[in-house]
Amino acid sequence: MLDDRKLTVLRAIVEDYVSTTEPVGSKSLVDRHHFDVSPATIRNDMAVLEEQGFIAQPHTSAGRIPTDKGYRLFVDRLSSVKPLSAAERRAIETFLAGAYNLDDVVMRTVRLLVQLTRQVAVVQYPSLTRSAIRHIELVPLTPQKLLLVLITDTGRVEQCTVDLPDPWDDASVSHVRAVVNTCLGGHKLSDAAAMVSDLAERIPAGERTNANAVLAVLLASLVERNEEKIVFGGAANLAAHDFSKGLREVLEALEEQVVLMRLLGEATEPAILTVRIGAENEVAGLQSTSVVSTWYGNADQPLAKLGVLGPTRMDYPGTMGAVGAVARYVGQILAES
Amino acid sequence: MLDDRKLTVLRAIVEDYVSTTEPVGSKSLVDRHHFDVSPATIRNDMAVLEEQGFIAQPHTSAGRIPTDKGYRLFVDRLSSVKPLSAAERRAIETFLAGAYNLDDVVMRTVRLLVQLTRQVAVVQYPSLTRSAIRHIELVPLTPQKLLLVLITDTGRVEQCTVDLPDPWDDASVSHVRAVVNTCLGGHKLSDAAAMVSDLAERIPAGERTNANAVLAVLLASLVERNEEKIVFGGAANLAAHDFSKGLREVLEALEEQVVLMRLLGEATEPAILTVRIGAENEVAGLQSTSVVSTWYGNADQPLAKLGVLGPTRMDYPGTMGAVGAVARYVGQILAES
DNA sequence: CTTAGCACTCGGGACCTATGAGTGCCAAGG
DNA sequence: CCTTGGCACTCATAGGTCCCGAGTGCTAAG
Repeated sequence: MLDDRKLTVLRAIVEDYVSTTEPVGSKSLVDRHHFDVSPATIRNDMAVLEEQGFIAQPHTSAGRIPTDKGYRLFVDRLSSVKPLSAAERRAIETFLAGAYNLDDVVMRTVRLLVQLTRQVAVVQYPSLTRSAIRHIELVPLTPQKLLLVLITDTGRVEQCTVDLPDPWDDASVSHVRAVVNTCLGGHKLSDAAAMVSDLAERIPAGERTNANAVLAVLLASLVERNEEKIVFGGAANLAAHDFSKGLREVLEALEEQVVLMRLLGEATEPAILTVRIGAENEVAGLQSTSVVSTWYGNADQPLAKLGVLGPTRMDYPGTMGAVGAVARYVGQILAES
Repeated sequence: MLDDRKLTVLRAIVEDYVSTTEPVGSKSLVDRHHFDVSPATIRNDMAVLEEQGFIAQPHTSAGRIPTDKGYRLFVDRLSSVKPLSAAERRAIETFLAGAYNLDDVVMRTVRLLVQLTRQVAVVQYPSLTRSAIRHIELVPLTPQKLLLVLITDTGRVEQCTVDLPDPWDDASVSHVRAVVNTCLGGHKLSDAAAMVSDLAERIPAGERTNANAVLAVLLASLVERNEEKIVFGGAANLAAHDFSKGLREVLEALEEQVVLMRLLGEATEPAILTVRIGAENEVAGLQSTSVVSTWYGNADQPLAKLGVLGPTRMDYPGTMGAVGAVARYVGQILAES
């Protein structure tokens, strides 16, 4: 029902609309792409495409613009991810290699994506629960208060102050620190919570109240509270496009951590690019935007997600290329440290 | 040359314009504020105010709007900081008290300012150089690579990975860690750099290459690189106002760390609110905005700055009240931990 | 199925006008 | 000298009209 030419027409409409921002008509279509048929023929095709819901006209006497469904077909069947140029790949590599800690890696990743796509970039920190404990440090602040610092193998460093039920001397702290590190070190944080109960036996009764109770609670709450660490950048790029819903709504959505998380979407297969187009996006207020996201991390161990948000009228092949490439390089960089 | 009534007129113009966003004319002025003179008299006053550059008319047959100079006079002489309501103060206190680490305090502070002022909030992390070292942790990653974690008395935790010239065993690491902490602990970071040279003598020759060289370099670079940690929030509030220069420019400026730093301005006396109005702002692209900023921290020891950015047409008394109050409470919270 | 021809639609720009808020100025009054 | 009512003037804005042209759908012929 959709022959080859109709698909080609749809592709042409999407490409033209994305680059010009203006509804595209049958005439300009045959001009720019060398179709060897007349505008009238194209019009017939367009009528069919419209009937099927792939394109629409803003008003009667205007050209056509793609619908969400049209973009969907375009992404699924009519386009291929555009690989980055060699120069761009080199730029990514060197820029990321300059990072000296995780915060810096994440920040640079955001910048990279913003630069490459000229849109809004969203990057999630490596999941805590999926990470393994590299080291736990306890720093006494006062006799009844200490600072817990958690360091994971993915480079995340999280901190939390703890109020102790009983006063504690330095020796006890050192002892508990040693026990905690030998027992929990190297284990995934998701397993650690369960192991805390075993830990109690290895700690003398005098220290148990503090150590056991407090640490168990703290590890859990620290992990839960920080699981969803996520940042974005490139908001200025939103101002360039005009959103029907007003960009205030979009900006508000972006400033909500929870919304950002949902934006990157539920689990999909790692190493696959996910594209959400317009209304496919469940987040209210972002239904005139599209999101291209993917996992990053080693092939065997996905760490977290990153993505790009822009108007539905975006350069999908280019954006997908950039997101894919950046995710790959970030994975490499983190694997090395 | 500016008698009392003229000043009152200016104040009324500022207040009306801020609340209505529309040029204010002589008639509406006498209506809303009960002047006991006629519009004509006010017109005369306005002519004088305009001649002196405190107000201007967008076009011939429109009312007047304040100029930067007009706002300046208003802030300096015609208004007083509006104290927050008891409810607001309580809200601030409880919201900030819920924070469990420095990142959380800063994040909540941003949110608070955004909520209270409905504008853009900018908060700087406590200065590293001004802070004292509470603990330094060295975590071996590989024999030739380790993670340096720096914890300050202001609650900042900074990390950095280090490549070592020679391989290192755990014992050496522990030893150096102990030495470093006893020597540097409690000292200001600004002094620490200088003390690193003395440190060398206490470390056996075998470990010196690694310890001395690497630590010295690292402390310095870590401090320098992270000195300017600063975040902002509330960009969505910019969309509500319309900036002559387009808000794209403003958003772009906000995403630059360097610009954010300059925004909070050079050193002024602690505990004093600084107000920069329109063109007083040196940052290009932000000359149609005003910034209200101040130091936070204990009275004796300023930690860093925070502030609010909005259109020149902002509620100065209210904004100043909010900024001042939040700064005070943040200082308290940080002093307690 | 393709194509040329043709009538039709309708958004947007150009142009005009009416409206009215707001002004500056002046002359008279306190 | 300050204040005030009166008055002519200005000009941005909103609404109305007109026209143009890009783009369409339909039809009939190739």
